[in-house]
Amino acid sequence: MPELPEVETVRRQLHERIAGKTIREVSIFKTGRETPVGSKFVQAIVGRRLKGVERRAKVLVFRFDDGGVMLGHLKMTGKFVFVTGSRRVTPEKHDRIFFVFDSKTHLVWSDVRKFGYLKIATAGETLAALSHYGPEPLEAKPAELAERLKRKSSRTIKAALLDQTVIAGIGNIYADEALFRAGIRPTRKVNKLTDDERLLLAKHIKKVLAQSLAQKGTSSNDYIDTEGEKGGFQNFLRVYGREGDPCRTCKNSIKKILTAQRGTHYCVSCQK
DNA sequence: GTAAACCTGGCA
DNA sequence: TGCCAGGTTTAC
Repeated sequence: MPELPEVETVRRQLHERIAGKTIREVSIFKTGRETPVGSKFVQAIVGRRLKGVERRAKVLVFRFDDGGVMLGHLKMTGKFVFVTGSRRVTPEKHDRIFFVFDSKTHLVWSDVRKFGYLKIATAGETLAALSHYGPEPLEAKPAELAERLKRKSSRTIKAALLDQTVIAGIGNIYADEALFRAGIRPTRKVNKLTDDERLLLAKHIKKVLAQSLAQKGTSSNDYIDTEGEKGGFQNFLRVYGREGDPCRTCKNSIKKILTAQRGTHYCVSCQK
């Protein structure tokens, strides 16, 4: 599911509804590979009050009043969804964990592919987990982002964009979309780009992420937010998921290739 | 660098 | 039946 706009949308909604609340009850139905199992996890978080939910890159950081932290990553299909109305008693097929805060706030963690994780982390583990990421693209200046990209000189620009240590939070959708908007082919080597091109790309990275966040993310596959709602940015995609469709600028057919081991969409005539 | 691994479901 | 999927890590 998640790249920066989707994770940030989820973060905002989680923070809005659970900051200041105490976890009263936790039920674990199934666990992913990295999800802590059983009574230990339950004991670790029941009774603790959440101070708030933060985000670094695509990682959700749940901070407790007592200074403790739970880290969460949605990976491909992880979802947090609030259950409204009557409390869900029987887990649905891919539900993993229920968190009960109060009579009106029941939160379900589900994950079809089980790549996602939730884990209690010490201060040291939290620091280690979050320290290697590149700058937050919505906060950094374009010049800084351009400079970061330049450091991966021998790689393709697509691979550099997907590298979370270069810039945090970009994934396959927004890498392709930013490259289209900047008119740059995904297969170009970083060191073959001009300074102007890297700067233009940096500006479009910020722009496309901000536009998507304003739409609460992209639901071209199965992403939904914590209210079970779809995002709206799939209506604004120019290349991602549009293989064979006409380019919105030049009408040529959008191509899909493999770059950096990822499906990569681009327009042959608009991207040089 | 590139491939494979984690896991399940959907679609051609 | 086989291939692909928004992510990331680990191994040749």
